[in-house]
Amino acid sequence: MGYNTKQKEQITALLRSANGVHMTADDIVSRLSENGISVGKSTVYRQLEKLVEQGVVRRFFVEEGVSACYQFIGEDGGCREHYHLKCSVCGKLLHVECEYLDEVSTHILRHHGFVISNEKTVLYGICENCR
Amino acid sequence: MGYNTKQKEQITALLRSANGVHMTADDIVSRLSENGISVGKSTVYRQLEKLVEQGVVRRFFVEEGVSACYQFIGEDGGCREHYHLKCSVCGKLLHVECEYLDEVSTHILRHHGFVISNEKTVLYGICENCR
DNA sequence: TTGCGTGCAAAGGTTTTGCATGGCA
DNA sequence: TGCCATGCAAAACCTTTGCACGCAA
Repeated sequence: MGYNTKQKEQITALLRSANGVHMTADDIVSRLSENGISVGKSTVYRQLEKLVEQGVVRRFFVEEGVSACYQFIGEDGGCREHYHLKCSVCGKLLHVECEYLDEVSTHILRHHGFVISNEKTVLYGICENCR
Repeated sequence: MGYNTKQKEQITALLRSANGVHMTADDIVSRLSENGISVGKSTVYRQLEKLVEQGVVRRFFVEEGVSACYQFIGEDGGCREHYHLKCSVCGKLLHVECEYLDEVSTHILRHHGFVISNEKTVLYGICENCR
């Protein structure tokens, strides 16, 4: 799985600690820099690429700028099996483990012939706190 | 609502005629060029921006390349009220008018306190034909 | 020591912007 | 005629890549 470097640890730690909120590659560079940790931007992109591949981090296009947003989703990989709700206001990601919603995928398959990918799908809207 | 120019009409007409399939800004320039219509790329971007604002066209980030994809969704605004399924293979967008799925929004509000935005949400997966 | 990871700078793309010109109303 | 739209080129951005050097194992 590659070497363990200071940079890799710091990037992962930052994303993990921001659990529930996304940030851009630039954000990561500045946040680490504020804490006195200097990391090259290409290193950040390269680590993010790996983390996304491993399913630890998820990449979003949240519209705002043009830049991609990255968000920690967990190291266990369970996120392929449930739906995600993302609040357009605060940016938080809610993981929904819900039997009723599991049936939705079945319904869409049976009635609309379409196989949902929970890995790629995000339901956007506004969360309880932001209303 | 601005002037009616030849370019604006051509861009809208092309997107409308490709209903169900998305294209990039570059695609639009080449497709029009093939038909002997020359339109500057910045004009295409500027018109797309307006069309997206008006809700006539939808902007997707389909991951693959880096460039955004644009797709005609209709001039009536009815698309704010139903779910959309987008096939990751062929790129087609399915508009789903379905009572069962309408209930899903209600369920998510009642049980998870979250208001779904059909305007922003897209369910990704694989359609019947592509399986 | 081996070879992956890092950082810098440059390259590669996409999208936006400034400005003079053209065309709709 | 008054103004918005267009086109071109340049600028602004984001992301990727090449290469020499550093560091983990």
